[in-house]
Amino acid sequence: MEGNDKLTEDKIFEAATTVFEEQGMTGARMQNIADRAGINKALLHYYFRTKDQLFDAVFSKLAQKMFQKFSPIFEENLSLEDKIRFFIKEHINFLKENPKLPGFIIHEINRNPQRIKKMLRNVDFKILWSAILKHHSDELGDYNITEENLPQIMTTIVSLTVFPFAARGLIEVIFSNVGVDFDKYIEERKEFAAEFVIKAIKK
Amino acid sequence: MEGNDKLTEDKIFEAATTVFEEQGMTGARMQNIADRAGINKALLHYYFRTKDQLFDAVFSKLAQKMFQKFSPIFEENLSLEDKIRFFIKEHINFLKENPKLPGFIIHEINRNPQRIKKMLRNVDFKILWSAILKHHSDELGDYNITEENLPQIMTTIVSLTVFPFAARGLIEVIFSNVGVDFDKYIEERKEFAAEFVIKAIKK
DNA sequence: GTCTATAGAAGGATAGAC
DNA sequence: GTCTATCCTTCTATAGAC
Repeated sequence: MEGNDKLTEDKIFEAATTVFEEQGMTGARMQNIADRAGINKALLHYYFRTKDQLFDAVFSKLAQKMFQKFSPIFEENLSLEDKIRFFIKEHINFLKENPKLPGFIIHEINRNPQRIKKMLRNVDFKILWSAILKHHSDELGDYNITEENLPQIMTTIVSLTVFPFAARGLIEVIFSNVGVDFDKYIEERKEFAAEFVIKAIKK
Repeated sequence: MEGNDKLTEDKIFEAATTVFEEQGMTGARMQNIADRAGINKALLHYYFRTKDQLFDAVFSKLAQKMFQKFSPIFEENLSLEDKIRFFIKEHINFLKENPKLPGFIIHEINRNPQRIKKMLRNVDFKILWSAILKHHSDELGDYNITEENLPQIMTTIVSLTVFPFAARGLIEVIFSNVGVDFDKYIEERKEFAAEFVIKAIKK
């Protein structure tokens, strides 16, 4: 049964994604994943052999999903300002649908930096980064952006969107104390972060 | 032997801090902690009874250490701009000495949000936050800071300092590819982040 | 207070029936 | 392809000698 086959594997993969995102590799339990998928432990091993291989599959998929969301930076045909607005808005929308992703990726990379090193070994960021400068070369006169400070600016933009989700558990406790709703805060952040960055880099 | 007693407990606590920061609660092994402390497993239980209690002690200490570093925001007698410069610089210096702290706190809070909720139950952030506005009330005319957008601004500043350390494993891989040194980037970030924020909030 | 030895529980993995 | 039963390793925790 090819159809049912794919279905079971998908159910396992989905359940594993949920559990790994919440508990991390070391905190996840095969029994927990099996229960969530509505099957038994033995089937997990039938499809993925070991916990390690199951985790690898989930991690690779999620990391890839995350990296794909950065492609608009290098492609969309927009002015620099509109590109910043577009990227931040789309990235926050993506994170709203995958709120556990930042914490998961951060934790697993810290636990095993080699994994991501291997995944990115044949990506040339140098070419990608200089492509940004080239793409907007006619606008750069209006902004404080150079090859020198590009690392600062790039990490700054990503910080603004990712950190609130990574530290959500802490932020929500503080916000609830001052009467701020996290979802409303995130919605407002799309415009706030974009205009914040644009104002800061403008000459 | 009171003296030696304290020494052993401290050795255990230090070893546990290192291991928990690196592996998290679920990834840490009592054997590993014992080895690092240069004693045997049984002694861990003699001093801290269970892994859970040992972890609680370490987590509480680290979380407290982290929160204390935010106090300059509410105390230092500086102009708004100088306070931002001072806080970012001091906070980055602190994180340089505790680079694993952000990832650890983020992961453990996500895994168990209740723990931090309990720790902060008797802190009134509302009073602290309005104190900032009051303290700089004479300067606020020059900046786009209101009670409304304070949550955005506060989380933005913290994002800029904390995120690079949390995502260090990933950032370092990308940086090594484009020929940027992480330590140099962090050193430059003190000034970059401060001036970035100041420029963005100035009217 | 510190050690060795070991109990006891949990969790990953497999065998074998259907 | 899916299940039940079980093995075996790993890990937390304790007993008991010194």
